Amino acid sequence: MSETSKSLNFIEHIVEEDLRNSFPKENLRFRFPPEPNGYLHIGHASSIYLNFGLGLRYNAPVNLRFDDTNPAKEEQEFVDAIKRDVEWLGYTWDTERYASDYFQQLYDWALILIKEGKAYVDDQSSEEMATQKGTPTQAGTNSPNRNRSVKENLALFNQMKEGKFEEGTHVLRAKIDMTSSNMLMRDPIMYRVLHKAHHRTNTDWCIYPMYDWTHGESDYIEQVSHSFCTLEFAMHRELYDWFLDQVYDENKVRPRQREFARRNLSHTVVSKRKLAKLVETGVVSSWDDPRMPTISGLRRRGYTPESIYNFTDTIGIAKRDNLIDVSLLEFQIRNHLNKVAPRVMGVLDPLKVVLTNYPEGEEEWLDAENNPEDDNAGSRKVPFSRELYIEKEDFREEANKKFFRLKLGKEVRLKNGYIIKAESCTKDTDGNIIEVQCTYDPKSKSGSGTEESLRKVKGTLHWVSIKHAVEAEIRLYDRLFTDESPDTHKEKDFMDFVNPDSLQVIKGYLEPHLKEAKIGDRVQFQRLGYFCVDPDSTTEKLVFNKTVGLRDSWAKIAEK
RNA sequence: UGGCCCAUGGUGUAAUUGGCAACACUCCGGUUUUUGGUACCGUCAUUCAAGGUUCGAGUCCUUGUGGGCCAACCA
Repeated sequence: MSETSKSLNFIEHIVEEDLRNSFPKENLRFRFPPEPNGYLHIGHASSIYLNFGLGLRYNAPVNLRFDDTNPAKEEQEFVDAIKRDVEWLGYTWDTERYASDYFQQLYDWALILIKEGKAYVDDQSSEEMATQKGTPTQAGTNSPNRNRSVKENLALFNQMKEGKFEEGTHVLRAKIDMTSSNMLMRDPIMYRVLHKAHHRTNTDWCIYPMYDWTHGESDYIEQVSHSFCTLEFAMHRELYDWFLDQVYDENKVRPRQREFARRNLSHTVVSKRKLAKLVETGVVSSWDDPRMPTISGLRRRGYTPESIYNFTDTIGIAKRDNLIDVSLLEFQIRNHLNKVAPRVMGVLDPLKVVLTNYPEGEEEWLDAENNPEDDNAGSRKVPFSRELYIEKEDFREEANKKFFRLKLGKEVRLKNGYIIKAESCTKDTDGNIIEVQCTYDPKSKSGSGTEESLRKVKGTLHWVSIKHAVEAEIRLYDRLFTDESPDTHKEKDFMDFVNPDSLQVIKGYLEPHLKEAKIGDRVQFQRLGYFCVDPDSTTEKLVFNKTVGLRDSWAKIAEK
């Protein structure tokens, strides 16, 4: 992860300026604050990259803080998944914190606000309070409970805490300004009653602090210097500051909130709520379904931490709305895997080829280079015999000059093998080609150095010996949504754009040594793309996921 | 009708803070290649508009236009 003379993003400029204005470097402290109500997704990768990147850049601590103030939505499963994903991405947090660690402190501070006449208990219905809130263009009106005595507020708040009230009947509100142009300043709720067990504090509390009351104070408790969140929290900054004003001690670091734009990826959604819906409705099998833009989904799909880092690094951090094309993500995984993934051969849509002049029953093991990009990758042996599979689309009875593949009367090279010539083919009753008869040139063996082996032929095909091939389940993925920005249509729900054909399961035939492939192994099926072994894979049944295809300039020519 | 934020190629981000618009991806064209992969080369923007300040504006000011956000006992 190099930091070599790269231009700074606007956040880094802010930090640099603070440093120039004599903010002590040793006071720099950051945090990554997910709510454990779902799995991390590619959008979080940018936030992680930002916060942990700053930590690395300035050698400052970065806390992992779980924003766990809503027991109705949060679970230990999500805490575990988030920790696993951050670690997998390669980052190390300073300390693991929970907003729930601060419930007592927050409560004590709330008591102070009540005593200072800055907070009050309201027992109106949510509808009544909503009405009094006004609209963005119309000032709100004061709650009839706004001027309760301190004594009464204290008593009521205590009863809230003691569980004397039902959910939805009482809240604690900050007394700010019902006429503010910022809706969030119109006496925001600090506490609500929730008779729910919390995954960490269990039933210790039945009142839970709201986000606004919790977040800034948590930053303050942890002495976070720079607190970053996404743009939709921009309006919360005023409230963040107001709450901080109530407890701030001048001798301590005062956290500052700054907002950056959430990264949107084309043809998918990046919102835990929406991703949760895909899981709940069975559109995908799980949070780590390889079609999901979650970190765990990308991992299972075959993405590497390096590729995700490079992606977040190139898309950067800024403030404007964006829709990042998936090609930027796909480039990064191709780029990384090109350098590290061993090349193998596998046929996914088989067509039988018989080499009529190759002796029956004979076989030989040919040398095959593991990775032309890596001199240390070495080579392996692949079996060759009279009956082979090639891809159906690699043979045509006749075709124009642009078709560099097998056609009747023409030659191609079999990768690492021989040059073959198509002589004839047989069809079934429906006219489908089911077998191609070829002859091979025995002197053209790859690497033999003979004159024949040096002949230039138009195309090179991958293939597999039928007798030796191992079968595997191959899962092919397409984009999850047919629309590039499924959740931005006002009149349509994002679920309307789910691609019904995002998953295709087929059978593939692979060169035999792949039988030893282990879960998580990543390979390139030559001429097809990058694949990895899925966790569903067993010794009896191999399962591969297609991570991404190779760039395919033939597909573009074929379209024309 | 109020407030806040944003505007640089098809996409994303830069521009030494007022000094020759750069990088990556995509697209298109080409070279190399026993992967139609990789690698390499080339083409693609006078910075939303109109004014203003200035020797000089993507950068500062004004107005306009366009887009996003703000009224959950969610975060």
